[in-house]
Amino acid sequence: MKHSTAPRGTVDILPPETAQWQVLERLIDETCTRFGYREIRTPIFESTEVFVKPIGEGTDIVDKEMYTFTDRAGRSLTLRPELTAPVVRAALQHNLLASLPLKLYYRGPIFRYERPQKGRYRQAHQWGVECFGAPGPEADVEIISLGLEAMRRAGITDYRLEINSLGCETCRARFREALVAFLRDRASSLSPTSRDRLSRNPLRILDSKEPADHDVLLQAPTMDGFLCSACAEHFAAVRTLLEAMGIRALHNPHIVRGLDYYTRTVFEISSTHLGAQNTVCGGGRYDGLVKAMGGPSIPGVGLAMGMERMLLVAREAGTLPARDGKPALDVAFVALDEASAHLLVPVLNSVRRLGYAADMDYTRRAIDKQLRAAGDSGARWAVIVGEDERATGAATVQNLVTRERVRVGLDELPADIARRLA
RNA sequence: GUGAAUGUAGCUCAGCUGGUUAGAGCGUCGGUCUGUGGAACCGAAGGUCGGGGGUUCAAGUCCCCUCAUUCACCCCA
Repeated sequence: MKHSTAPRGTVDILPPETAQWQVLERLIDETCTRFGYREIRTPIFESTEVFVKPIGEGTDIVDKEMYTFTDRAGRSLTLRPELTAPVVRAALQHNLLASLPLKLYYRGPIFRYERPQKGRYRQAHQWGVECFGAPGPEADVEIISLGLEAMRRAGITDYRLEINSLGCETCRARFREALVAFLRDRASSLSPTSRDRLSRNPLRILDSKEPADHDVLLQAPTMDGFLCSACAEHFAAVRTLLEAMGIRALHNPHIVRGLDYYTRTVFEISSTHLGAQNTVCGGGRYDGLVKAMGGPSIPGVGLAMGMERMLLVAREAGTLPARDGKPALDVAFVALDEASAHLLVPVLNSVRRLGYAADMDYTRRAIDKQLRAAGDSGARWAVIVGEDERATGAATVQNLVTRERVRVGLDELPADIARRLA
């Protein structure tokens, strides 16, 4: 191939498919707005430090997946691998946390240096919401129900919701101690990566999928037994409220999530239609994050959903517009020669300004070819001007469904078209 | 980062153990129909066979390297 190609793990999203993205984006905007969230847009790249501390060293994202580079002034910058940390950074920078609660949503590209695979790309798109200043379980369940509502509106009804509680700083520390103690005795049976994590980030061993680890973990202590009474109460309330909303959630004590900033509630929503990368949505509570990033001690909850994965599932559900559709026109303008085209240009413009979808074939091909294209465009009306029409000063207006033809003076055309389309 | 499979026309794919000039369907464009569409029929354009090197009288086909895609591992959206 002589020309350049899109970099590995990136894709061009082409016209028929972009229509589906637009539908999804609108649906996200509407759903978030209904739940009381307002949109925030942050830069595509941030200072590297914005991600390293909050996400946590020892996590895959920080250790091997970040696109980090140095700019011409020697600053270390990173293409955002997720959006929670940037949102917190922006909220602190602009003092948005001065009036609580603060509810924000976002959508846009993220970047992770990974080996591409179905449902996983180096540039992917996520949308998500963050709710600050709400310590109670109502906020946890609002976030979950928001995510499920967006999925429902995208036509995704086949999913699995799993939740867990990681406890707060104090009870998590006690659990970590117990877990390390347990695993250290069995370190020889653990996989090499898990053995490595034992000292760096032991909780991550819990969601290991290595068969060897799995056997060991069956006997391992779980977080449940270590939750302090406040955390246990919070988790119980979350589950009760979910049940009251008719939302089925499975308690999976092995869910720890890939980022260090989570506390208490964590959850994942997965689809059975995606192969190995089946997590569509992940999120949870991060009561310590704002403070860890240099702000006041303000609790937060949020979620992030992968847009490519949503589309993958939604396409199977058939709830999105067909990918082979062309733009739907109201009127097609057919000019048979240059003079006719020039005559129609202002009329075309007037019709468009009246709010109708109109287009003209500029290729100057034969009338039958133009009408055929007009029919394919879904237009109900065609406006035809050639030598004959120019002689009389009236265009031929043809109903593309009934094939009826009438002559209409050029001056009255815009109003006439508007009446026919009304 | 590891493993496996796959790269031939815009798209979906043929091309048998190497053999002459590279194939089909769909799509595109043109004609039949000189100014009235969707059909049918006829025709055309479009390929350095992903790229580079090697073996051979001869490579789309075999070997090596490389790039990319797909699937899985790891992990995540």
